[in-house]
Amino acid sequence: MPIEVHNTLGRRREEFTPGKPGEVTLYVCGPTVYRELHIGNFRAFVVFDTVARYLEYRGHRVHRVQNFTDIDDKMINRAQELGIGVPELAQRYIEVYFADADALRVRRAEVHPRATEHIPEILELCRVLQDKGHAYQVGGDLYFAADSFPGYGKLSGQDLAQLEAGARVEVDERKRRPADFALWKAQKPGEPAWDSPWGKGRPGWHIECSAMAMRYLGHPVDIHAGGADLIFPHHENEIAQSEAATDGPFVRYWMHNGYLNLEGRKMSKSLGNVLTVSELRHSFSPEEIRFFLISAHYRSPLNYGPELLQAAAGGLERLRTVLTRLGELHAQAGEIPTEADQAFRGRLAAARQEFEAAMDADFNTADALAALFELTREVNQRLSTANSRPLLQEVAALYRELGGVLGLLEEEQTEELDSDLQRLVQARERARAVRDWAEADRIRAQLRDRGVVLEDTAQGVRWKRSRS
RNA sequence: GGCGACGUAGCCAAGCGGUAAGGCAGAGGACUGCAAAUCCUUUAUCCCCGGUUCAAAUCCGGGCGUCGCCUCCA
Repeated sequence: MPIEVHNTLGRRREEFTPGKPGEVTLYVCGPTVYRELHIGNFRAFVVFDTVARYLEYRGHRVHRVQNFTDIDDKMINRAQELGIGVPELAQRYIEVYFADADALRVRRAEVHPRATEHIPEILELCRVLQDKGHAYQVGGDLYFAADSFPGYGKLSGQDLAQLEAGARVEVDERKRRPADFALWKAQKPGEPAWDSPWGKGRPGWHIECSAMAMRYLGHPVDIHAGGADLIFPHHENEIAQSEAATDGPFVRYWMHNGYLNLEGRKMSKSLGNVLTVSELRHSFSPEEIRFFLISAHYRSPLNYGPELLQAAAGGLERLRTVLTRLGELHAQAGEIPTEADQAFRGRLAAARQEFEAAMDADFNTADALAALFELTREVNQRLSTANSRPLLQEVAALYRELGGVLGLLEEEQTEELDSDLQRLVQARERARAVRDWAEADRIRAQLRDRGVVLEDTAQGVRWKRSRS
């Protein structure tokens, strides 16, 4: 079964084939590092991390590049606000980004290029565009002439004429047409700047992604991804400038994720309704956050709410519980394969198949999770110590493997109980052994008050942390 | 004004022409010393109105509603 991808360019689901068999180039538009990101931003990074993981699962080697925009108006303003240099600001928030991304199990890209470290590539691209008549200079600024690129608007479905008719852009006087955009911006007093043929200045926003994507991944890039808010104008402009410069296609598949909404409105820095990962981590684990973020299809809007995260956490808990149970069974099972094993083995293959079918269909993580839940019901229903260790191991390995594709269930939970808590558990066991239920219940309540929930199973007592 | 997305059970959410997955929460039952976990049972005129079709949540047309992009934005 082929993998199918919804390509924003054309708005159709298409069969995915890498330009070079077995190798996939993936460029994800990264953050502007002027402040801490919010979980809406991270939806994109988690989603495309999952995409990359699945492509790898499917046997592709994935070359991932994700940039940092470390120079633009917001960077300059914020640095001034904080009284620090732009490079310091960038460094600070790049570190914050990685801390959050690592926690959410977003794998690092092969390269995380920064705009300021690719000025030569950017200048070269600007020069080519100017030479080919796609750019014009006004003072120290260089603009891309949108109407010089016939395909302008093909990604977003915008029509140049309409764009201008309805433009409520505050028109930059120096631009010939409202849809034109800056490739290079002249330095204003006090701003960081680099030398260029047009005088001292800095790159425009759109050009950096084109320059860095092509620098590291060549062209066309297989997949170029980002949030839906980047479709226009950012990605439209990237296409225009890149294709005008190279006379060839820039990207084969464009992928865009839907927004994360807060109270029905898009979570965004400018609206001020944001929630950061570190804030959310006071109440939920990174794994629960990740589960939540992939619990809907990536192109659908997703609402945030504490109760929604709570529901997601409940679902994840179910998966974690079955893994614990598999471990307990494993400890007591025999080595010899049994008939019960054989009966179940077919189910494993089916679960894998369902999972793959879901992910093949434009990375339907919600459906993929459903496959794991269906497997879980059957495991809980049918697996026992009548199964052999090898089979139980196989089941656990499947959870780890498929969960791993989603960035979940990767690490063991190996937390140990404090020794005094352990003593309480043992004391309760002793009380239970002599059927002193009052004492046992008293201790259980005591543990509950200290955040530990007990479950008495056929395999012995099991404990877990309660959510406070 | 232009472009676009979405509307499925109390909540979340799959579904891409063949008769409604899955999760969370609730109710009942089984298991349990009691719980918890788990299992079983249980809940949908798929926003409305037309149309196409043997057959539509799925396609087409028209409404209504919500949200987004067109300015920095994942």
